[in-house]
Amino acid sequence: MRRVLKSRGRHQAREEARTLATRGKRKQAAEAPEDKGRYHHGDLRQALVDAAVALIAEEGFGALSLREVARRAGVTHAAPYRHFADKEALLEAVAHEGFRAMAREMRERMAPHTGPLERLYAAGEAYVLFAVRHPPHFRVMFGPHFTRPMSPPPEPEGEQGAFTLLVSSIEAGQAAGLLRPGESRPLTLTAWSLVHGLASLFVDRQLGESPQGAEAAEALARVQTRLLVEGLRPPARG
Amino acid sequence: MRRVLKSRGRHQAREEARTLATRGKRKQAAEAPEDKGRYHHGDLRQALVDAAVALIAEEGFGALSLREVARRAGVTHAAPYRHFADKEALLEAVAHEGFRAMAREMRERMAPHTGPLERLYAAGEAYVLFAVRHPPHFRVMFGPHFTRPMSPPPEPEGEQGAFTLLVSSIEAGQAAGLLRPGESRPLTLTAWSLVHGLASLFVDRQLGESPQGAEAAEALARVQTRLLVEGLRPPARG
DNA sequence: CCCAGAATGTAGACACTGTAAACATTGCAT
DNA sequence: ATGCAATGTTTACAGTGTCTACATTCTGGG
Repeated sequence: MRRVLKSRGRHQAREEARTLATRGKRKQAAEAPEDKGRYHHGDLRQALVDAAVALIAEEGFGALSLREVARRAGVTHAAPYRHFADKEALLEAVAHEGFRAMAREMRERMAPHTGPLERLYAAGEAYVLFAVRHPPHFRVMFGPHFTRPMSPPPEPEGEQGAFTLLVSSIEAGQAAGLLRPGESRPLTLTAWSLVHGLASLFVDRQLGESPQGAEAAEALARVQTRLLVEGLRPPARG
Repeated sequence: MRRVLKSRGRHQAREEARTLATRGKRKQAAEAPEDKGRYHHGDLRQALVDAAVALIAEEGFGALSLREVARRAGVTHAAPYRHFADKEALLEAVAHEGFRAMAREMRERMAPHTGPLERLYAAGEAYVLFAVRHPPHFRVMFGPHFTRPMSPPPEPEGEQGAFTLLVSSIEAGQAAGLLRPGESRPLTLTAWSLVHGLASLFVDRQLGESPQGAEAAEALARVQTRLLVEGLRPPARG
């Protein structure tokens, strides 16, 4: 009977907002209102992902440590290793969540539209807006933090990923004769580069002079996607 | 007389290639062929920058530690603090070196051309090529590793920086009637986003299918800058 | 219902990191 | 020559990623 009554004051940092992905539809696990110090967390895995995102958002990337993440989730420093092999594995989970959420937001913004060009506008704007609204996810998704190659994000049930959405938008535009014909890949790469570059510049605060709010970003994204599509039109000049 | 003869075997890791920036024109400091264990390094500051870049290139960003950098430069782990207040300050030096080098490479590639469009092509291609050829610098320049805002890169002697080069190229094109008129900033942002996005996608290995070599990158950059300029032409359709 | 094993969380340890303070060595200007 | 400023070294400390051994809880088959 070594060390009986000890450390009774843990588990106070539970309860986090379900920010992204899997919105609301966690199994059954969480949140009986009394957080009485139960040994098992319920859904520690997701709690760690959420804590990591929050930590990056609040303190920046340099402050991201597994131990602090564990602290915020209300568990000891070794507990994360029951769910992630690695610090990098945790980041991979964040990235996957980001990829799923980005594709979802793109689909949602595209859904109301039927015209190929309007759908392409929507896709591009959603791409940029996702980055602006979720910088930690975007940074993890595309940042330099992975040594081993990241496993591909799981796309559940035939839902199209972000890149696939762009490609099919472009090809639809070509099929309708609204974009210049030929190989779709160069055009896709142009579109992808444009929105990715704009998003990156926003997230990395390189747009010092320009206003920084999300609504300003939306306006800029709108202008830029219009300019882009203008450039991808069939060269009907005479 | 505490600890007299000790640690005679340091200073074996001297001599590094002068990779970027300040090419060759270091004061007088370095490289008397005998590296006999002199106490003072000669140009430790630059050696640390070089070592950091090499380390990132070889082992990835996660492996970057001040202590390993110091080890590679052949000094003890505290020596860097005589030259940099911080780990972040060292990274800032890397970024500055990168900004200077990128602007230089852009200027060099633009120099042979006089036509505004050709100069714009050259600027864009050089931007992408810099990223492909110097991924560590590019990552540090635009990565998420700075908590405090980075001090602006020093632009010696009226030399134009990378962004300034882009802006003036665009405005020259407008003045010549080769690009659509009006506010130059949206067009500049389009161009910048395009090349920055392409560069980022390359550096972060998101272009899995496409070939990865530097020559492939050059070809892609060429195609994309042509497409871009095509899109920025005056809308003379009719 | 019970209880054995599987899941999950904890405690402790180790090597490594960033950073600071005190000290040692060297170069330079007077 | 000498004293000071610049530069490099030692030592120390808290925080980190990860491993191993241990404790607690959950779950399903008798």
